[in-house]
Amino acid sequence: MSEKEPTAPRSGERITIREVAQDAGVSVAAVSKVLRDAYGVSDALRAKVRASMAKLNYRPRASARGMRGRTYTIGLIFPDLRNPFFADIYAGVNSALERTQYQAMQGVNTTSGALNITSGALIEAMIDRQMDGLVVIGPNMETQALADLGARLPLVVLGQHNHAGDAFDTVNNDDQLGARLVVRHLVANGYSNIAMLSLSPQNSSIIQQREIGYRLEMMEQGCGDAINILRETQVLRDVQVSVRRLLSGADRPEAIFCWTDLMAFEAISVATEMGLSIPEDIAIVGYDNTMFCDLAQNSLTSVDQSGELLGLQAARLLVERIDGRTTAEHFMVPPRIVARASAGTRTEQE
Amino acid sequence: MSEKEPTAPRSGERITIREVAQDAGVSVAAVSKVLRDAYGVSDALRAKVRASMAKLNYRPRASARGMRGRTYTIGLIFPDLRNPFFADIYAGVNSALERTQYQAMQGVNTTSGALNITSGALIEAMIDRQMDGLVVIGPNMETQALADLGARLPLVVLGQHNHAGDAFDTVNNDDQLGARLVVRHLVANGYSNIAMLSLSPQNSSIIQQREIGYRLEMMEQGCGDAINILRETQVLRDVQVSVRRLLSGADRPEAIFCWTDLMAFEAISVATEMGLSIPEDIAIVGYDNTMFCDLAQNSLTSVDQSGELLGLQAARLLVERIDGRTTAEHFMVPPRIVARASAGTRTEQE
DNA sequence: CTGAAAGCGCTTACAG
DNA sequence: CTGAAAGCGCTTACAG
Repeated sequence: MSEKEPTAPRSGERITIREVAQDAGVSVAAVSKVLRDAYGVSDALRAKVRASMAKLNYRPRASARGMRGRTYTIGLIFPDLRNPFFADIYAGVNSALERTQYQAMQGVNTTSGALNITSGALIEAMIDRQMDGLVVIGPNMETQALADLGARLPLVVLGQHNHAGDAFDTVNNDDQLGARLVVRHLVANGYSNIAMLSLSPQNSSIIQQREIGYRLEMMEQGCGDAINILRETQVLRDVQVSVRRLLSGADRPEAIFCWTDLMAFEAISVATEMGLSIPEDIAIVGYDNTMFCDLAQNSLTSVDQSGELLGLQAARLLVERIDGRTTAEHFMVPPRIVARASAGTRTEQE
Repeated sequence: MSEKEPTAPRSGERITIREVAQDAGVSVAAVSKVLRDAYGVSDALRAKVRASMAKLNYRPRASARGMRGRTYTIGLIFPDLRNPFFADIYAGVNSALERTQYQAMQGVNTTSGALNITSGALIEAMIDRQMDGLVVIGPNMETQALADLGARLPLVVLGQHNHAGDAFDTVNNDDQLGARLVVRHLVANGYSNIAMLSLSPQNSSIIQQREIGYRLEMMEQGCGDAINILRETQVLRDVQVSVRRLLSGADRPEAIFCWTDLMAFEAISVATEMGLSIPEDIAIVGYDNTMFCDLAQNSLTSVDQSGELLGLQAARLLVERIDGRTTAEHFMVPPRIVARASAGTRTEQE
C-alpha cells in the first residue's frame, strides 16, 4: 500500500491501545478500563491514560471491541426512505445518542412493492455486524418474529402496538387516539360523511389502531352509518385509481381521512385533477404532519406524532436494554391535530 | 444470560468457522478460503465446506473478519434525509450490492442548520467501525479534505465535480447541462426573464455548475440581461421571504429556476399564497424530479438526474476500489428535463 | 491443494 | 487499584 499517513503515527497505521499504554506507562488492561469507564481505576491513572489518548489521537476500533464486548453501534431499520417523517425519528435517535459512545447505523428494509414484508436479510446483516441492539421502525413482522429477534439481542420496536412479554420495548404514538382526534375535528367542522383511506394489507398494528379509532369515534359521534374504510397498497397508481373511484361515486364522502400524509397528498392531487375544491367539495386529512403539509398548495390538516420524541425515546430505551434491563417498557406519545385549510369549516353547498 | 437459541446450535451461541471446519472435516483455514472465494481450493473441498455451512446455518461475523481483512460493509453518508431524491440513490446502491457480500450502512451527516458543513464526526465513526469504503453524497467538504479522506480508505464522492488526482472517484449528474436544459426549455416555451434561486453558501460544486450552466445558456439564448441569481439558505423561513420579495418586486421575473425541487415546492407555495397562477403569472422549474413533482397541485417541471443510476455506479466504483483499483474514475450521467404544467407554454398577458 | 500457527486490537476473568 | 495472560472469530503468510 502506498498510503501516506497525515499525522504519521509512529508504528505505521492506526494508534492502538498498546501504544497508548506504552505512552502512559501503564498496562493495556488499564487503558481498556479507562476506555470503558470501568470500575476500579485511580484518578491519577485515568488522567494519565486520558492524556495519552488525546496526545496520540487514539480512537478505539469498534470491531476489535466487538470481539469480546460491545461495538457501540446500534442498528436502525427503516421501512422506507421516501417518507420525510422518518427524518424526524432519525434526528431524535441521534440526539439521544449524542453524548454517548454509541453510533447509529441505518438500513432501509427493502420491501418488495405491494408485498411489504420485512425481510430478514437486513436484520441478519446487522446481527452479523455485531450491532449491540436494534431499533426497528414500523416493521411488518409478526409479533412472534419480533419476540424471537428480541431474544437474540436488545430490541426496541417503534410503531408496533402488540407486546410480547419482556422480549422487546415499544415506542408508539397513540394511533387510536390520533384517529379519534381526526374524526372529532372533522365533525366539529361540520363533516359527517367521513371515509377512511387505509393500507392494504393492514397487518401493521398502527393501521389497525387507526382503523379502530376511526370506527369507535365515528360511532360515538353518531356517524356510524357513514363508516367506510378503503384499503389500498402504497403503489401510487393504485391509490390514484381508488381515490378517483371514491370521489366519482354518487355517494361521495364529505371528507377523507388518509392514514398517512403521503396518501393524502395523492388524494389532493386526484381531487385537483377532477376539478374539486378542497375543502368545499372534499375535505382531506393526513397523518404524520410532514413538512410538506405546510405548503400552501397542500395546506393539509394532519396529526403530529412527534417523530423526534419517538426516536429519542426509542434510543434511550435501547441503551437501557443494552445496559442490562430485561423487563419491557412501553412508551406512548400523545398525538396532536394540526389544523389547516384542507379540513376547514364546512360551508353548506346546495 | 438467559437467552434461548431458536435453532439451538450445539456449542451455545453462534456457529463459528471452527465448528464448520470440524463438521466438514477440514481445517479452519480451508473454510476461510471458501468463505472469501479465495484462490486454491479443490471443488471437492469447497463442496464439503459449503454443505456444512448450509447445514449449520453458518454466518461469518463481520467484526472478526475485519480484524485482519474486510468487514464487507460500506458506509453511505447522506447530507440530509428529507429530500426524497436520496431514496433513489439508496435504491441504486443496494441493487449494485445485491449479489455481493457487501452491505451498505447509512448515516446522515448532521449539518447544523444554515452552516451546512460536513462534520468529520460521522466519517470518523464509520472509519472506527472499519468500513471497507465510503460513498459520500453531496458533501460540503473542501476537495483537499476529500483527498485526505481518500488516502485513508476507498472513497467515491457522489455530487462533487472537483477531482483530486487519483484520491477518489466521482459520480455526477451533468449539472451544468441540466441547468442549460432548464433555460432552453423555458425559452422555447416563451419565457426570457428567468431568475435562478440558488443555495447559499454556494461552496458545493453542484451549485456552482448549475449556476454556470444557467449563466452560459442565458447568454447564448440572448437573455444575458435578465441573469439574476438569488442565493438563499435551506431554512424554509428564509426561502419564503426571498421568494416573496422576488415575486413582489416591480420587475417580477417570468420564471424561476430553483436549484432543487424542495425549493421549487416552496416557491409554488409562496406564489399560491400571493394569488399568482402558475405558469401564467410565474413559471417554476425544479431539479431532481422528485416523486412529488407528479402531484397535480405541484405539477412541477424538473430535471431528472437518475438517482438510482448514480447510486448504482457509485457502489460499483467503490467495490472496484476496494478490490484494488488505484486510479480515479469519473462517471457522469446525462440529465433529462421532464416537462409538466408549471413551465407550460407562456401565454401573453396584457 | 491443504493445514498449523501467529496475530488483528480489544475485553475479560484472574492474580497480585 | 493494577497488570499478565488468555481468548474473541476470523485471515494471513508460510510450510508441507
